[in-house]
Amino acid sequence: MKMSKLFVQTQREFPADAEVVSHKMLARAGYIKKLTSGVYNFLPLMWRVLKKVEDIIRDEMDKAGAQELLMPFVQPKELWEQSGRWNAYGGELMRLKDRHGREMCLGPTHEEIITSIARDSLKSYKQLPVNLYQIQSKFRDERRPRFGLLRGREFIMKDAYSFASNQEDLDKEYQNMWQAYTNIFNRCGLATKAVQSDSGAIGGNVSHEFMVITDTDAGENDVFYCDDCDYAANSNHAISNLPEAVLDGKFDKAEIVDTPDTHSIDELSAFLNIPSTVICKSLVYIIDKAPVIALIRGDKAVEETKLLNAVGGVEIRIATSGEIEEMMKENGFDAVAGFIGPNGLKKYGEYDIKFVADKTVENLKNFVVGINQNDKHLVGANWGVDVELPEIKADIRLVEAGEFCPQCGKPLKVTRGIEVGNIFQLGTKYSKPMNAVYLDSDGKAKPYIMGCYGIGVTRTAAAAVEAHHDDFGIKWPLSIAPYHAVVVPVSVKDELQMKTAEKIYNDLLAQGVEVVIDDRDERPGVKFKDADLIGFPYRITVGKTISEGKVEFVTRATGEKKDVTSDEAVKTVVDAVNNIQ
RNA sequence: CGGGAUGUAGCGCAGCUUGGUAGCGCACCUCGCUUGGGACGAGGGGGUCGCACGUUCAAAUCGUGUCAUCCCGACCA
Repeated sequence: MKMSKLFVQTQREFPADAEVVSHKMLARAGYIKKLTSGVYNFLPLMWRVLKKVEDIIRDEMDKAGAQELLMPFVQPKELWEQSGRWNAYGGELMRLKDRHGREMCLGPTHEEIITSIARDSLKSYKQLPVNLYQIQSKFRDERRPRFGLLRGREFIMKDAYSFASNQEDLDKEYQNMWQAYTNIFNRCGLATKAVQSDSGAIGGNVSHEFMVITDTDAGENDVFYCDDCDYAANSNHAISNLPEAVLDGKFDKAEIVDTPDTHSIDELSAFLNIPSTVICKSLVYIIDKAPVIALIRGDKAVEETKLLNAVGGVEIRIATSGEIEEMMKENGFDAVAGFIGPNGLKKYGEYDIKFVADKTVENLKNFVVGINQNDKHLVGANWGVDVELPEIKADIRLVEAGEFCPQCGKPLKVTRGIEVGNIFQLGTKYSKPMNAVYLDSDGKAKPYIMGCYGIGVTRTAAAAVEAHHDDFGIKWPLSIAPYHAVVVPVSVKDELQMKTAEKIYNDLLAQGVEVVIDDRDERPGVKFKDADLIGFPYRITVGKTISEGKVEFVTRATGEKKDVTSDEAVKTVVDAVNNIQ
């Protein structure tokens, strides 16, 4: 490809609306162009990268025994009602109507469709197990798209679904996919960590996420992990053992005391001169419009996903101060956040108020708790005497670094990660409600035991930029670079330079290398800057040293430069390309 | 959804306070010159200033509304 014809427009500056490195780089280097919030054009360079990621995925999935197909992007409401997710999926599901008023949605994932395909075709246990996958655009109407390709609304995903007749086969396929994923990300030049995670709206029990570890803001997930054993978990799923703490408030009796202006746990703990660990904190949440009050030890924070799971909801948010005010009024109180407690709160609007107790409050004795009166707290409280312990008891606590590994007891560490893939054991979550069954050897109809396995193709490419770049641009791994190499004649008007460059270019082309020749009549600085920004893994510069029979060979990843003969340069690139796994 | 900000050429921005023929840099086209890390000179093309309504002789500029985009927050009680 001639650079003069390559469809790319590099920019002198980073776009003003980009925050993270991958977004800045890809936009400035002419890979992507935003169409609207969270929706991007993949320009020719980007498309080449994405196709390479896809091809690696296809290769490994096919090797692992999965079969590719392609399902529709637009899906009818009926299937989603069968699975129960039309109501359960929440605002991310992009709903629309066709001209007849029939309700449809844009596919955010394809469990419903694949299950309907399977139930029409997979009638016998003899046909199982099966793994089917596709690579396709998905649409999720994210509440706040950001970070360029890392959290877009429309994105490309590989989604695979397995069907088995027993748990053992599902376990095998789960391990099979685990290995395939490890291979895929390695081949894309990404080191990943498999971490336990919440299964969210997809559902199911066992699940792992493949995280690219990064210490930048681009990593949207907190990952807790242990150096001494293999424990690693997303913060939405992590558990830990706590260090010992004071759990007895040592108050002589239960009484209401004045605690003026103690709006925070710190203020309250300082005012009463007690550790925050003997305070029972009450947080008001709205889960699917219904009020839920979470009780947790004063020094700990609530993990919202865990709380959501504890009550079986879909969308969670903290209540506004206005809602708290209303709720207090309805129950005959007048208290603001900071003085809320479980006693006496019954209803809010049409809903009964639910209470959820974190495990950290169960063992508290003579503790401090709000009583829905401003500037007052109840001290010396005990469960069953002064305050009822809620029926729902669950671990809703956010783990913190320094707490102890649940497997081996050593301190946990925390880091940030970009989730590029995930694997779930779904079980019968979809097959049962959708009545997707096969006939087993005993002649009985049974629902499939399913698994699903996703990889964010666009996100994987962006994560590769996050992992491989410098101030000058992208340093693509050779396996997913849009082109392997660029040949740069310093002066296109110098006949010897141009002839040599063209020969190198043609030699590389002949040997299967994807190469660009920068034939533009530009000054060398411009060409070098563009080459670095775009991120060609290898650059062969043909300049003045050609009089000595040498060209300059630059490796983008390492910055290494050396003068070699044309033939040596060609051979180095060809060898490297042939060694791509 | 709550809070904040911004919409002027493909990109980055000025102009708005104080209303009067729409500007700068990059990019693009032509010519010259230059050729190892985003040169230089001369000439040129491209924007109904997000949209609507209003005020006014006159609106990028003032007012109202609306749409869009970005940031922060929504794990504080």
